[in-house]
Amino acid sequence: MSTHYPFAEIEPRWQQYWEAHATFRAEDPPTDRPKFYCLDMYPYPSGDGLHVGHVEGYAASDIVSRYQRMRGFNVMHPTGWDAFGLPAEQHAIRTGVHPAITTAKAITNFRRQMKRVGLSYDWEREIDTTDPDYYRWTQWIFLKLFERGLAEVAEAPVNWCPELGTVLANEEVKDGKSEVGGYDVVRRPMRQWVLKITAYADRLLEDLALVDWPHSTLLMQQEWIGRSIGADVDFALEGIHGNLRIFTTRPDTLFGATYMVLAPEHPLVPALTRPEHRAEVEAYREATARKSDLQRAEQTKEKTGVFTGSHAINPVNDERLPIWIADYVMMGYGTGAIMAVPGHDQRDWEFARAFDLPIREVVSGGDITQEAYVDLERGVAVNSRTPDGSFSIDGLRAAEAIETITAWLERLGRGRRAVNYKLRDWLFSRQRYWGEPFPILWEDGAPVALPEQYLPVRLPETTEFRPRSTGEEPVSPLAALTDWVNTTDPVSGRPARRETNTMPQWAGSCWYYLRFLDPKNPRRLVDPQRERYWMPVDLYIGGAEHAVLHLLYARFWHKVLYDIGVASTPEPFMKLVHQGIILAEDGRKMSKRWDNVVNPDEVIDRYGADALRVYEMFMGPLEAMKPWSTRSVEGITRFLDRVWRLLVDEDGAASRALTDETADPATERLMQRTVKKVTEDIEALKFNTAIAQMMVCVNELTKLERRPRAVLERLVLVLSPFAPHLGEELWRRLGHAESLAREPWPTWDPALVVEDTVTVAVQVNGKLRATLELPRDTGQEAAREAALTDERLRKYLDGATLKKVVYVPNKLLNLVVAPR
RNA sequence: GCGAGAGUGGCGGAACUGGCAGACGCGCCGGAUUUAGGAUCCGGUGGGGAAACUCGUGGGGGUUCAAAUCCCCCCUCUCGCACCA
Repeated sequence: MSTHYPFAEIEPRWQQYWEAHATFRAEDPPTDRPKFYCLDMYPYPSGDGLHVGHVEGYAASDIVSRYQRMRGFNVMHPTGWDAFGLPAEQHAIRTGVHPAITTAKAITNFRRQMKRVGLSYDWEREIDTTDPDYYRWTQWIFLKLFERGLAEVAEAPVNWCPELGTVLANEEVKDGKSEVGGYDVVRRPMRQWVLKITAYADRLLEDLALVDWPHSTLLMQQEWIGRSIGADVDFALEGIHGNLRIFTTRPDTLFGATYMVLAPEHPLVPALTRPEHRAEVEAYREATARKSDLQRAEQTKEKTGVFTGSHAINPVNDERLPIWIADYVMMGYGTGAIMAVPGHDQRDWEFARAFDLPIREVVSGGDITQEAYVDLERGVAVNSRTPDGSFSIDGLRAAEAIETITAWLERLGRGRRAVNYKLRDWLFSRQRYWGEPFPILWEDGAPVALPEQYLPVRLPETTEFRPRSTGEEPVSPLAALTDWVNTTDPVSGRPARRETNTMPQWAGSCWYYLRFLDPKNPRRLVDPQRERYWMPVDLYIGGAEHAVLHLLYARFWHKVLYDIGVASTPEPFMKLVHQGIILAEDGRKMSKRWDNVVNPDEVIDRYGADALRVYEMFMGPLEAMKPWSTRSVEGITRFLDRVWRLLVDEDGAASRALTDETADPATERLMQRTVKKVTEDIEALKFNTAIAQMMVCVNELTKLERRPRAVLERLVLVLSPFAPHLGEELWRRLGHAESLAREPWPTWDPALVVEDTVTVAVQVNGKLRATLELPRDTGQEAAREAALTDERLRKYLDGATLKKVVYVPNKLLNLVVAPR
């Protein structure tokens, strides 16, 4: 039989208590209490149920929430469901079951599981992105974007996934495959809704300075935005009218241009292609168009391209430069055309080598017969003067040369300073059923916004969820619902057709953190007083897989909401932490395929929710990837059992060792140190070492014959955020009628945490030879005397001369002696 | 290829601004109690060595009285980007 404490009885009982007493209800303003907004990335309610990886992040934020409540903060700790998405839709396509049904079932299961873990959410604020009362505000934000010209229909090269029958955002494509499903993705020009996130590129980049986020995530966002500063330069074209505009970050190398390259898709290509090259150029363009991004990327080693037969004129020296097309230049960046400077750009160098084009040195310092020389710090411009000698940058270093030549181009009207971004506008429409409909009507080929009072535009019922796209034409499943599609403009009374695309998965999660603050408001997205009180989110915990996608999109929407006065802070999430991935016991990723997935329900059945929480927090640093170990869960139950037995005897009665006497100084000091360590570690999210300290404390307390109540109470309080059910139960058994959820967090006295005597390591020539017990803050003289008279050190010191003494008070004494 | 992070006992992991390497837990070894234990309690547990000692934080150099920690070179792993002009 088991000797575990009765978690199976305790845990549901306290969960009911919390629910019945609305223990974790957040208090909306007006209030004088300081707030703390602690947010989890809310889950997608998949049919697989909660994963131990969810529990890791949720337990961490729950510990912080419970801790902050005890410190007197008014804590906002909500959750909900990011419920639009592909898995439910794919399931619907396979089975014919409506995604709303699948989703409702999954939500019921998730909610049950999350309550079972004992998470201190304010469940009255639960939201569901598929609820029309929620998505009417998602649509409302879209209307604001549309009004401000930030949402438009554009003909643009898009990522088309024939298998999924839908287009995808750049961020949803990995290595030329769809992130969901791993299907081939090809680039094609199509008319689709795009959101002009590029208009916010600068602010998205610069405001990263305002947030406390992981270094790697900041870098990923910076790289994704990818700002480059340089110049646009116009090259005249020989034989045809107009200019060829290029972007370069190295205008100082303009004298080194020996050819030009256009992306194969560049609109000037047909006009520039001479008849004798037409066949070759057409063949190359078609071959490029057929390639997926993956195939195009695979061929990074070998440069390919064809000559168009035309020439451009270099504005700085009137040289004739042959114009090529090559797929190493992309239409999506800059102007889709470059000047090639093979001496100082490795890609151009490789292309020039492959096609025997001239390589010219205009920056000295390298050996351009071996590779392109690109050193911006040391290189000095050479061979860079106009034929008539009126202008030269020879002798200048890159920074100065760039500045000088850009100013000169501006005066000539042949170029100007320019900034480019890797960030593309956000492709926002999907040919899917299970998403938010657009609040848009089409009349005479133009999109018309539905006025606000006609929201929400409800997702219509259907039984056919499959995209109706042919290989060529993307068609949403909604297009088949002609009764829904054909409608009347409520303003003009004219016939209109509804937009049949839906919004992408990310839309609902771009602003959900605002709706928690006022989840039932029928008139506003969020009440301004509430928004000003609660925002920004103080701590946001979630997976690193959202480092660019969700976190960039949400920041973009937030800034738009800030601009229209709905949000009061420039950034939504002040501190961000990613929990690490939990691997299976075998060291692989948990996967149904390997049959190594740990189910939280089973762990709770066997060991209890508190054991699951404490174990996951004890595994290692929150942000680290770490393997599951069921043995170690058992170790945690041993620890929790020991805590239980500190207070409860085997017969279930209060421990007979309990005493109201004051603690002896050593026990009091131990408790003081434990409170200090646990407090500081929770603040730093170092839960593993906080738990280790509590284990040390419990191990010591176990040895005592008399256990002072005043010490045990503090132990229960500091343990309670980690193991809340056990905490509440023991608090009750210590004679308290109320929940400990708002009991003041224990404090410590800095004077009481220090020991009277300290162990000082004594080294001789840097090697540890002994340790000395010395009174705290012993001076160097006294410490040295103690060492010199110590028997253990005699043999190292006898006959040697003391050359130097290094003393770190209360830590270490190093005696440096000369050899005998 | 570029960028970021990380390599510490049999395992997960500790170690403040350089200052006793291995906290805490798992596992293992021994003991106590027990009809028994896969329960509980006590003790031990980096390697070598009988010991004195000695070697040890991916590898190799260096700085320092003192290096897991700082510097240089190299190796491995994880993540991100992947012709961005």
